[in-house]
Amino acid sequence: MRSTDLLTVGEVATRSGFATSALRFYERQGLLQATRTPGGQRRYERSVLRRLAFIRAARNVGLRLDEVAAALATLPAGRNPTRSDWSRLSRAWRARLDEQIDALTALRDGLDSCIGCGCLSLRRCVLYNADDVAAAHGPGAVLLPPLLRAAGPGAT
Amino acid sequence: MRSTDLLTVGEVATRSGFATSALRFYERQGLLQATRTPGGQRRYERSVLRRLAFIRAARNVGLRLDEVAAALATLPAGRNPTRSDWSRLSRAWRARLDEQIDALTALRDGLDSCIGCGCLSLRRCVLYNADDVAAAHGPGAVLLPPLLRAAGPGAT
DNA sequence: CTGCGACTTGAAGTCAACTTCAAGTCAAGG
DNA sequence: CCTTGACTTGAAGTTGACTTCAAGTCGCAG
Repeated sequence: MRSTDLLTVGEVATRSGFATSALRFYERQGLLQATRTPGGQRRYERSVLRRLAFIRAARNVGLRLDEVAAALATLPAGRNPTRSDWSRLSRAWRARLDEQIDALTALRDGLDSCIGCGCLSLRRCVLYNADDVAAAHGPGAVLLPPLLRAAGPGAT
Repeated sequence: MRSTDLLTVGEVATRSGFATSALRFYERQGLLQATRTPGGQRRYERSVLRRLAFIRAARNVGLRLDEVAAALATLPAGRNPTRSDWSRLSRAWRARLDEQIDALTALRDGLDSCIGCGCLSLRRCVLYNADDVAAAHGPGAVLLPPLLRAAGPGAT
């Protein structure tokens, strides 16, 4: 363990579960910042770990990186975010998750009623028309997260 | 309306809600077949509409195209698939949907307990460690569909 | 037979979120 | 000082599911 309280990319990668390439990528996308050593290497403050936890959680909920960036941009400048700052940001996710769960549940229930008949009717089948559930929230609404991401400390 | 019972790409596109470019793409991927006119234009049998309904439903459930192709490959050759053929194929989706719903529900419940504290602890937060839910089914398991797809007849 | 919309092709482009690569530089324990 | 592993960069590659493009051909109502 090194003496300062600044972390190297490798350390941040290990502790956050993100690959170093992802950390560099996030930096280019404006989600992270790092100071540099005289030799040009990145040094991160400990607070990036919380920030990365937020990013992963947001990704798990299905936000795209640009949405995460937008959310992070609303954090107060100058001071480190407080618990209530993070809480405020994540509060909106509840509704998003509820929507996603509702959509999937409707899909499953529709499937239950379809399984017996194998109909897959173009006009009536709930499976086919799953977008009816989605359409409720307007065009462009992201309804389902791509994939629950792995990683986190110890999970390589 | 044309006289034969074969459909043009445009007609299939309109009736299925897939773009003609998607239909061509599916054909290249081996998901669809079409006969040709002497002039080289595609003509589809009506049964492709059901096949396309299956494809859309499968995509809604979160299957990738190669999985869909694999499923379609198990249909009996020579005859048109029956209702029970389709039913057999879609039966497995139930478990997949249940998993997805369980994962999302765990995520939401974790969120509920996190919102008050804004903790986002790297080691303890359920939001952060959502992969614990996912990990239950082994590496590579696809847990959440990308996005409920729009379209279907009448929906542009 | 003409006009024009629908059709054909392969190649290349798009998007998201990263990863991989090559070729070299830095940091620090011994 | 030396070695070695960690770090640096921009560019290009990856995956999945398509879409877009350019340039030309087909089919059919009138």
